[in-house]
Amino acid sequence: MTRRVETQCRAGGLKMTDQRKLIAEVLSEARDHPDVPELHRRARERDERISLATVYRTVRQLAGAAILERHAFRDGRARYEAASKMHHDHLIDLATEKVIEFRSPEIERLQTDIARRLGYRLVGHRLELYARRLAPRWKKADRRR
Amino acid sequence: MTRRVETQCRAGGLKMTDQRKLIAEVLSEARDHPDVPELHRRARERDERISLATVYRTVRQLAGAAILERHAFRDGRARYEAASKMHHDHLIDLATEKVIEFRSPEIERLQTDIARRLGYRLVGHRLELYARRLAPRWKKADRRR
DNA sequence: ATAACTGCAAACTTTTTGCTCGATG
DNA sequence: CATCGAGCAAAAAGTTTGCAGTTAT
Repeated sequence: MTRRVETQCRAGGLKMTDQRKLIAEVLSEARDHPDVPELHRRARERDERISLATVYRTVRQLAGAAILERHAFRDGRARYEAASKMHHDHLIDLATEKVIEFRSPEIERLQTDIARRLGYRLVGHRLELYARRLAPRWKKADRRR
Repeated sequence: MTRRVETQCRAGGLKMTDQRKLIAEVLSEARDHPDVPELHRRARERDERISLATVYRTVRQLAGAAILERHAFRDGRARYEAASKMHHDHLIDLATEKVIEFRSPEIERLQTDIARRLGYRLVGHRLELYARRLAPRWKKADRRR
């Protein structure tokens, strides 16, 4: 991803600093959707010197340039994700807070229709499903979990 | 709505105080989705003595009891809405921030399917469409708005 | 060279919490 | 009258900003 970030930054007239590379790197390796303080913690593990303010400023800019995506789940904090991956929506496991990504072209088509019917052109959307694991029938051997 | 709140509060073992009535009332009259500080302002117009902490505690409890719905649009703040109305989703006008409510049983059916396919039982969802007004062809007479 | 960026600390906003007193059921 | 809730003020958590010094282009 780092490669792509450099290209896109330059395209947007942004300078490519070590801090930006680092944040992009951390985020491209993240399998979750960290908030800013968490991002800062992870970045600092690799370079002691990065400041929280820089992380805030950087994510704001990179999100503005569509290099990152900003999410806001139920907890209120701003959470970020590398925008590299194909578009997808989220299913949140209510028990574990784990986030599963999925895609539904059918739903997306319906969304476009709805917007148009209301007199709008769809620009973006957010779809989150909140769900609980279906109870599997336990086999005798594996109680717990 | 106030009636229903009283019933539901008692059902949940919650006491029915003036403050809770007031908050429920303010919110049931709101056509938008105010955040907590705004809710506090509106409530205070009617009863000078209600405190911000109380509003925070109350909305948290009433949302827990499914009497209110908590939203988190892109701005990050927690916003609330009376849960009385029929379920609906939101289309946000990117230019004006105005929120339009809509409903799509088709999309909801697809959501249930998706969750089940992933091994989950759907408990709730959130769908927001971000959109811009389609340019209407102006008639000579009505420029502006 | 210079406009953009960083770190630091201070400020701000939103939200939570401890404590004491008051009101509800 | 026991418990739950309210007010107040302090603190926590998340986020933004001013400024002086640093760096990428």
